[in-house]
Amino acid sequence: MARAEPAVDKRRMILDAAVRVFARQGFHTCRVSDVADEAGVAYGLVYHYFDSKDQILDTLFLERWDILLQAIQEVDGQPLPAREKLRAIASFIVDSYRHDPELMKVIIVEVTRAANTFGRTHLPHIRDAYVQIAAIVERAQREGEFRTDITPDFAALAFYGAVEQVLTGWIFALLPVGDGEYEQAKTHIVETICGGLDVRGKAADTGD
Amino acid sequence: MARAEPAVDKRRMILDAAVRVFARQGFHTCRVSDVADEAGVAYGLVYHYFDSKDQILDTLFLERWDILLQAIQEVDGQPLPAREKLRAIASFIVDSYRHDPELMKVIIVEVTRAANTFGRTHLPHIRDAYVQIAAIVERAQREGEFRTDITPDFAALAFYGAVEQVLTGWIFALLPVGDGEYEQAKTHIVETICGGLDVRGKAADTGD
Amino acid sequence: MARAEPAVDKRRMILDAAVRVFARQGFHTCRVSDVADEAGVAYGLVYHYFDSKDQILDTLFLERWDILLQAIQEVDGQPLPAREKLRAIASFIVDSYRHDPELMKVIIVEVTRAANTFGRTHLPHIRDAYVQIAAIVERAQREGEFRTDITPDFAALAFYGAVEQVLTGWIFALLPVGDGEYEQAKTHIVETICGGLDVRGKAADTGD
Amino acid sequence: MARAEPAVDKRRMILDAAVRVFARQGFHTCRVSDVADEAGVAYGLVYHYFDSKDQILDTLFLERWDILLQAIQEVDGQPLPAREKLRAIASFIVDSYRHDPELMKVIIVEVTRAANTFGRTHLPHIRDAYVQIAAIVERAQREGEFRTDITPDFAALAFYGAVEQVLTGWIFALLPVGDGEYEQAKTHIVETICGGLDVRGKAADTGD
DNA sequence: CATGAATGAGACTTCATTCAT
DNA sequence: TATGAATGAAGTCTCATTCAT
Repeated sequence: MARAEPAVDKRRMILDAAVRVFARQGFHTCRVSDVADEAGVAYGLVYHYFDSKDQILDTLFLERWDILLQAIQEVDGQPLPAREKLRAIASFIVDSYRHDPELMKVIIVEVTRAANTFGRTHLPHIRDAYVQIAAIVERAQREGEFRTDITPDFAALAFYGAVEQVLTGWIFALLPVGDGEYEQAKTHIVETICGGLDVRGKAADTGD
Repeated sequence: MARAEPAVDKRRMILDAAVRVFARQGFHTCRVSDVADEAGVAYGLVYHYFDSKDQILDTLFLERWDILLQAIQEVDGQPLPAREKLRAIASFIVDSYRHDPELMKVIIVEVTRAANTFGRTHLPHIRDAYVQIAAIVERAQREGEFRTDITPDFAALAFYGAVEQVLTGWIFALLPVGDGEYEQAKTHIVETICGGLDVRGKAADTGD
Repeated sequence: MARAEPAVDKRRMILDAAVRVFARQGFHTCRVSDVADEAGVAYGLVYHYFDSKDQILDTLFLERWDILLQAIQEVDGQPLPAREKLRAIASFIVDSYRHDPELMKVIIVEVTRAANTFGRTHLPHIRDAYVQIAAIVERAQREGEFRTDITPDFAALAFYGAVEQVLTGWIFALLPVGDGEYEQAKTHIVETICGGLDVRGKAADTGD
Repeated sequence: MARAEPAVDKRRMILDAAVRVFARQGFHTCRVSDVADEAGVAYGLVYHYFDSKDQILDTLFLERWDILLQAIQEVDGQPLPAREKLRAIASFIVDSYRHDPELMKVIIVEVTRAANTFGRTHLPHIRDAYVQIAAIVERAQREGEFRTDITPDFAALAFYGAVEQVLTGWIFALLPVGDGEYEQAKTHIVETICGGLDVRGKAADTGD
C-alpha cells in the first residue's frame, strides 16, 4: 500500500512562505532563516527540499510561468480573433495578479524584471512567451486582421511590456487597485495595443 | 568663482568607470574595488567622492533622468500633435540608448526595472515621467486627438512600458540591434500605441 | 545460543560500504548518507547500528588492528630469528594490503597517519604494535642477533615507518603496484632495516 | 622614495599565529577566527592576505618544504659519502623540528601525513624530496658504496619513512624529547638505514 | 587629494544526529 | 528493524565602509 500523503506538505509550506517573504522583503534582502521562520520549519529543512535559496525562486517562477505558457497555448488553439486572444492572455495575467498578487509580484519584480540576475537564467522561458504571442500576431497579419507594417516580434514586446507595466503600476501603487480597475485594465490594454490611442481607433460602440 | 578644473576629473572617471562595471557585472554583483580598478584610482578615493556604493548609482540615475524629464518638458512645450510629441519622447530615449547603451542599461536594469530596490527610492522621479506623459495624453484627449475611454495614466504606462520593453529587448539580445532597428523602433512604438495593431489603425500612407 | 543470522547482515553491509566510501572520498569528505547510499540502506539505519560516524571508523580500525596485533604476537611466539619475525610481520601487513587495499588505505590514511584526529584516540592501540615489535628487537639484542647501540623503541619506529611509507607509496601511486612488487617489498624492507644499505649489509647469497 | 617597511608585518603575524593554532587545535578543528584572534588582527584581514583558510596552510608548507628541498640539493652537491649525505639530511630535518616543533608538526601532521587531503595537492612537491634522495642512493650504488639489490626509490621511501616516523614519535610523545634524543636520533636513523640492525652492521668504532 | 590596509557584521550552506512512524 | 524527514549548530567567505598615513 502506498504511503499516505503527509498531513502537511512541508515543501509546499516552504514555497508558500517564500512567496510571502520574497514579496515583503525582496529576494536579496531576506534571509533563508526568514523563510524558514515564516514557514514554521527548521532552518535545515529548507535545504532538505531545495539546493539553494536561488532554487526556491526558480521553482516558484517555473511553476507559474509554465502555467502561463500553457494558458497562452490554449488560447492560441481556440478559433478566436487575435484581438480576443490577446484579451484572453491579458485577462489571464491580470487575474493571476488578482488571485495571488504576492506571487505575481515576486515573479515580475524578482525574475522577469530582474533580467540581469534571475531573468538571465530564465530568459529562454520568458522569451517563449514573447514567441507565442508573436505567433498570434503573425497569423493575424496573414489573415488580414492586423496591419503588417509592425513586426510580430515588436508587437509582442509592446503588448507584454504594457501588461507588465500595468502590473508594476499596481505593485508599486502607481495605479489604483480594485476589481473595477482589474477589469478596466484588461480592456484598456487591448484597446490601446490593438485599437491605438488615436480617436479613429475607438470603435463606435466600444466605450466602457 | 568656478573652482579650477583639475587636469583629470577623478570624480567623473569614477562615474564613467561605474557605468562600465555596473553594465558588465551588474550593480549587486560588482564590488566597489572593481569600480576603483576600472577607473584606475585607489580604493579609498571612491569614498572621498561618494558616500556609498548606492550613491554612485543614484548619481548616475539622477543625472540622466533629469535630462530625460527636461527633454519631455521641452517636447511638451512645443506646438505639436500628441502623436508627434510621443514620437519625440520615444526618439529621445532610443537615441539615448544608441548614444550610450551601457548607461541606459544601468538605468533601466538597475533602477527603473528594479523597483524593489533602487526604483523604490527613485519612484517619485520615475513617476514624474509618467505624469508628464499622462499630461500630454490628457491634453490630446481634451483637444480631440486621442480617444477618451482610456485613462491618461494608463496610456502613459502603456507607452512607457512599450518603450522600456523594447530597450530591454536590445539589452538582452531579444531584439536585433542596428541603426535601422533604432529608427524602425521609434516608428513602431508610436504606430502601435497611437495607431494600434488593427488594420484600420494603419494610415494609408504610413508604411515603414 | 547464537542469535540467528539474518538473511543479510545489514551491519556488515554498512561496514563494507563504509570502507569503499572512506577509501574513495576520505572520511572527512564523505557524508553519512554516502555510506548509507553505498550500502543500499536507509539513512537512519546507520544510526541504528552505530552511535556515530566516528564509531564506524573506530570499528573498522579496531577489527583490523586487533588481527594485526594477534598476528605479531603469534609471530613472536615462534622460534625464529628476529629477522624472520620482522619479515613475517612485514609480510602480513603487505598481504593485508594486497588482499584488501581499500581497507588498509582507510586504516593508514584515516587512522594511523591521522594521529591528530583518529590516531589520537587509538594511539594506545597503535603503540601496542610498536611495543611488540620493540620487544622482538630487544630480545634479539639480548641474544646477540641485533646490535645494541640502537634502542629497541627506535628500531621499532624505523621498521614500522618503512612499512607504512611503502604502503603509502602504493596508495598514492608513488610506487608501482603488482604481485612482484609486493613480494619484492617484503624482502626490501627487511634487507634495508636489518641488513642496511651499505654494501657490507648485503649477504653474499641474498640477491633478489 | 620607496615606502618604508611597515613596523609590523601583519601577513607574517597571521602566518605565525596560524602555526601555533594549527599545531594546537589541528587545521580542521580550528576556525579562521581563532587564527585572527591569535594574531591579534581583525577577522577580515586574514582574507585580505589569503584567499582561503587552505591557502594559509599551503603557504606555510611551501615556504618550509622549499627550504628542505634546497637543503637536500646543497647536501647532494657536496663531495661526501652517501651515508654522510643522508646523515646531513636527517640532521637538517631533525634540527628543523628542534628549532620550530610547531611548524614541523603542522607540516607533517596536516600535510605530508595527510596525503588524502592536503598532501594530495602537494604530492608532487613531497615526491620531489623522495626523488632527490633516491638520486643520492642511486649514485652511491653506482660508486659501490651502497648495495644494488634495493631499488633507490624504495630506499628513499624507507629512509624518509624512518625520519618522519621518528618526528611523529616526538610529536605524539611516543618517544622522549630532548637535545640528547635529537642527536641520538640522527645517528640512529643513519645507522639503521645504512648499517642495518644486524650485528654485522655495527662498525667496530661506531658506538654512540 | 590620495592610498590601501584594516575592520567586522552578516549570510549561505553543510551535515551529523535525532525521532516519529 | 527500518525509514527518511526534521533539526540547528557551526564555520567559511564576502565586501561595504573606515581610517591612519
